[in-house]
Amino acid sequence: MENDRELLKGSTDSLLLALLTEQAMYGYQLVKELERRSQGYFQFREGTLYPALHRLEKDGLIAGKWQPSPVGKDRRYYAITDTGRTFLHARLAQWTGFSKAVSRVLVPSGA
Amino acid sequence: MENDRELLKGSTDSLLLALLTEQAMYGYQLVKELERRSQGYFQFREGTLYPALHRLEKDGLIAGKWQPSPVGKDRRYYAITDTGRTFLHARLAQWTGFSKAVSRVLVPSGA
DNA sequence: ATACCACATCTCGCCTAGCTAGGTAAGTAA
DNA sequence: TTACTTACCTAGCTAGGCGAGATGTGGTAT
Repeated sequence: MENDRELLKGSTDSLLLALLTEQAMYGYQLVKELERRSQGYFQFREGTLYPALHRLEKDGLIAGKWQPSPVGKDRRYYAITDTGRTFLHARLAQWTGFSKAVSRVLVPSGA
Repeated sequence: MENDRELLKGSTDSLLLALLTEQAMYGYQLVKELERRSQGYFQFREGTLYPALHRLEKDGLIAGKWQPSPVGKDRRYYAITDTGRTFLHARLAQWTGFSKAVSRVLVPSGA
């Protein structure tokens, strides 16, 4: 996750939506959870995360709601929508297809 | 390979370099070979391919050489350099790490 | 009070890189 | 001539990650 800037493009949405299928979360939480699940690999920057969330909300894939926090600033919790779930399923299939195609070229074991 | 525009970012170089480890090839040939190996998945556009090759050459990862063609316009054959091989190895490791991290989040089977 | 840190969100501007849509040009075939 | 395949090139558009900075709350330490 140092130089994967370009690799990450196209997967950000899927990663965020995947986490939100289980429960609504707020931005900061998503970053921490993403880091935990990927065993430290993903460490999203604010400049990546928030614009992405705004994009997803604008496109109707997630819905945000402000909630007070007991420990700091108000949080904006995002929940995935039905459209978001459909979108995610398509993306997962796309990711599978893509990574298989890459593997076929990079590791031509079946040659 | 319709909407994978963003997914492709970060993998283009690896795909091209991987093909060139076996033999020198020219642009048009790389496109066809990539399509064949990925079983039709990758169909690089000229606007993706040529700028990528020029980038790789400028960075010293590949070296180009004009050769006459028996059937059409002259071809520019590219060979991978030692720097290119080293770079590719690093990229392959990066790709493996990245795709595993994505899988861990998208398919949390070991949860 | 002042300083500092963790939490929490936002945005401007930069940069990379894929693609559209055009162009050039050689050879072959109808 | 027209048209298709091979073969290369590029300007301009666009998407999206990220650095850096701003804003604000609340707790703890000095």
